Amino acid sequence: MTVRNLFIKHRSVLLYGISLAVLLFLLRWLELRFIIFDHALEMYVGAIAIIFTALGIWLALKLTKPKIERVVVEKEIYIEKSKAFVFNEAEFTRLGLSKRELEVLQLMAAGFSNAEIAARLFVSLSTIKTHASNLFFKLDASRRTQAVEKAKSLCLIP
Amino acid sequence: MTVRNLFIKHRSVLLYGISLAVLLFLLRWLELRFIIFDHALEMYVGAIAIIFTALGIWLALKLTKPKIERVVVEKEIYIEKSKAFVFNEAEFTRLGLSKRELEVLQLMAAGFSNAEIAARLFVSLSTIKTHASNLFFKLDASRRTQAVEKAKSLCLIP
DNA sequence: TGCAAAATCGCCCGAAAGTATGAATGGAAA
DNA sequence: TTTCCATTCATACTTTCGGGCGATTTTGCA
Repeated sequence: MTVRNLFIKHRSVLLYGISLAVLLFLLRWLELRFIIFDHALEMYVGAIAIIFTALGIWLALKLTKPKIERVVVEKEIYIEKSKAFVFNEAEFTRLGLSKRELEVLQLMAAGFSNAEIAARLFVSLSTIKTHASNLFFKLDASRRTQAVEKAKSLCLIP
Repeated sequence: MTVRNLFIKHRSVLLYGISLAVLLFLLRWLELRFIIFDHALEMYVGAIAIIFTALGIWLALKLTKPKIERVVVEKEIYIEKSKAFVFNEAEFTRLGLSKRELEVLQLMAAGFSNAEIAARLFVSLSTIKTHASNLFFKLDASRRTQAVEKAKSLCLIP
């Protein structure tokens, strides 16, 4: 560490020391110069007190870490209910649904069209239509929205 | 404001003043008592300087206002569909949906066809189609299942 | 190995859904 | 009063859905 670094690091302390020295010198000079005044000492001491109080305040502000008061602000975040979905296996088997049909049902509920479902499952549109038809029959529905509603109420899809 | 309150409010200043007075008195006494010592004045002044520096530091630490740092804590709120449904009015107005459109949306979600919805609301099929079209545009959906999904995730319908 | 169930695909047709465009009405706000 | 907007309705057209029917291929299990 260089002298310059040392100076920078302890600049406050150095300044403090220098101020002290200068003030003592000044005081001595004043003592010789104006010793004739009444109550001169009290004035000196008062001045010293004020100056060093200011110095102390300056030092404290300079050297202490800034006080930080943490204010905790709560921000509400709404999260979908999906945390606890229990698949109704009994209903699934009772209705005689197949795995593929359930897949189609899930994608249906997600809002995909038959063509999109076909593309997603790498099968033809005809296949999806067949699955959908069987699904509607098994769920006793005549529309996909109805099928989705029933499936949700039966806990077959979240 | 009572005297007591005044005292509490300016306690620091009062203490400071009292300290000053006491120290001046002490100094006077010391001056009379140990005037014989060489360099006594320098010692006094040094003591005063140290004490008042300490006082300044104490004052600074006592009187500085702490910086306020806001910490945002995200509070997760899980919404369970089965329990209480809270209608998201903010989203409703943000999307610019009308009351009638919401009605149509609800019936759509319930699995009704356009014709059924028209009959239920005592309007023509054309009207329902118009509402549905506007609904899809506002919800950025191209199918009723998609619209229903979005509406559910936005808490517009249970 | 053979069979039933599941999964795949195709075609046809009508119904429903969705798009586009235009327009009338009535109530509320500016 | 005028303007804006929700609501209503209509027509014409395209796309998607759903039902019906038949067919072949896979697959899991007995």
